[in-house]
Amino acid sequence: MPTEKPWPIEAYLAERLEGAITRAGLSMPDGARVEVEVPREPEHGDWATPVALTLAKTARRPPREVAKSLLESLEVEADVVSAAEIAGAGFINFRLAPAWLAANVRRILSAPTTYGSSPVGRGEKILIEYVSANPTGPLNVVNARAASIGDALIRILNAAGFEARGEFYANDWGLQAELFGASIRTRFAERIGLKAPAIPDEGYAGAYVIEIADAIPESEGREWLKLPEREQRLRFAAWGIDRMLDRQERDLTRFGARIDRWFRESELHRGGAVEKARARLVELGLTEERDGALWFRSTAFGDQEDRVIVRANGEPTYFLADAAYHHDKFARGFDRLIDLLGPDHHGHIQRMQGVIEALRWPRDRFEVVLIQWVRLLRGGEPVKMSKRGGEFIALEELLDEVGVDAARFFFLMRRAESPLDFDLELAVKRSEDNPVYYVQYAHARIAHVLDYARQQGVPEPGLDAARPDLLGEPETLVLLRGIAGFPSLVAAAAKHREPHRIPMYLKELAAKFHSFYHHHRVVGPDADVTAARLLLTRATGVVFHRGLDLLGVSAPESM
RNA sequence: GCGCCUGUAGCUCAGUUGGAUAGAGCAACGGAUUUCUAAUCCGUCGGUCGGGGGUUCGAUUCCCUCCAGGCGCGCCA
Repeated sequence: MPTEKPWPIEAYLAERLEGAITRAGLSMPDGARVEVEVPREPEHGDWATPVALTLAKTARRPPREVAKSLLESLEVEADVVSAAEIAGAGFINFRLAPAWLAANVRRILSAPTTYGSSPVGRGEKILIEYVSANPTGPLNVVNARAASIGDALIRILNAAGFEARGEFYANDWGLQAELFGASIRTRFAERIGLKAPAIPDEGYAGAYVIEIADAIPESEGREWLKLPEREQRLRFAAWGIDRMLDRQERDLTRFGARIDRWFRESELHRGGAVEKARARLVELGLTEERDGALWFRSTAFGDQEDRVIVRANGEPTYFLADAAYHHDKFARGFDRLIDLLGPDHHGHIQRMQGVIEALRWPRDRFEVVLIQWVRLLRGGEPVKMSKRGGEFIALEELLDEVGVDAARFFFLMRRAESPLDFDLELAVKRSEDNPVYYVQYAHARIAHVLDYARQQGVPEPGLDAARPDLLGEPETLVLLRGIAGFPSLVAAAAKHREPHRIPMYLKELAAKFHSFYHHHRVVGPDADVTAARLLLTRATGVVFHRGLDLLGVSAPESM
């Protein structure tokens, strides 16, 4: 029995279709490609192409007639494609041969750690900037969603042949940092019984600020209070920012989010990068002075209004530092930058695109994934979050309540741009309406079946035991096709920067496995059938493992 | 006022650069357990894709307009 079959299958089909197009004397419209995709409806075949509809335009013939010509010229092996037929408006539907599906099982099991990976990214170096919360407070639930999406994106991109890295940009400079410092100073002064200015209106009043102030060694803090006013704020701020960044790093590590580099805004100021960016923009003639401030003419790049880059008091703005930061990222050799931003930052996108173009970097290599808000529910009722006093559910509390797996899976289930309702009760519920457990249970069940087979003394089957003639029941074929679609799914999730496709797929695959399991006993009286089903079960387990890995969710052996 | 996101089944959401009769889970209802994990399976019910117009052989998808919700519009970040 042959162990190798054409792979990946969509590339094979596209190649054969191109051959048929040429032989039939047809030609594709400019810029059009031969699309081969998994149809939504299983009745529409395992793979399908609308290429005849595309060709019909230039051929000036009815799509179904074009499809007929294509089929007449199409050459495919019978043990790869068992059927190719015209359907609907002129679609060509392919049914994969059981021999190919069985070969795919062997392929999965012979390289279990790489199934689903592909080279489509061609080594493109991508930097994902994500979370990037202000180091003036604990990470919140939206940060947690960003952490899930960013980290999953890195994993998915790397699986698809990109070289993706994660970076966290900490705004440890500027007005917010000073306000934070002033707030800590007030709490410290209160603690040692001194009079101090009240916390500024725009300052930080959360309980964590008191904790930070309480940790300052008293003698050291007293020394700081002798410094000039601004020095005081900066000194207390530096202390607090270090504590907050430690805490954020601890939370993100616990959450499993990959941060390859923690980048501090202050590095850019101290190293002269911000000043350099200013000088460069001036040199390019893209700035003007107005009202004592220096403005970047971002309207020349499609922004709605010009933006201040140096304030009248001589201080550079956050925007100028961010411009320097993005310049630095490109200068470090990244081919593409992807920023994950919260919904309150969308006004920032246009000006960033503008300044990137102004600094002579390719504008289309800067992408933004906008992440919408999270609404926390408990048993269907919104969790009240009071802004006063800075009370909110921190990432740490979320993880204490629902755990890493449930949190990540829930954050990754929805498209980033969709506002998310996160039900804390549902996330820990051990029942069928909880998708995390549904998927994890499928993996645990597989592990259990394999374990059971070993206990029964069933010999470890060789790969040749994955015989197509023994894997022909409807539920079995559905499962075989399900695992066959995994590699193209990963590639598509990477291409569209859409991690949510993975949990969606895993939920469907879990349903397919559960159905197979229910209808067909894996360890049964027939040794050959048992061997074939064991291999399919193992291969399915590999796909669950790989898929959950891409989400950073654990694949338990038992539940 | 301007900009961005969202609007799909009772609820929560998918819908692959414009493709097939718009799908899934939950909820509701009815079934399945001498069985490798019932944290499971099988079935039924459920739709003016926010409204209207346009482009197209074809629109949930693209364009225009209106409506509703969220967010932003600072020499804060």
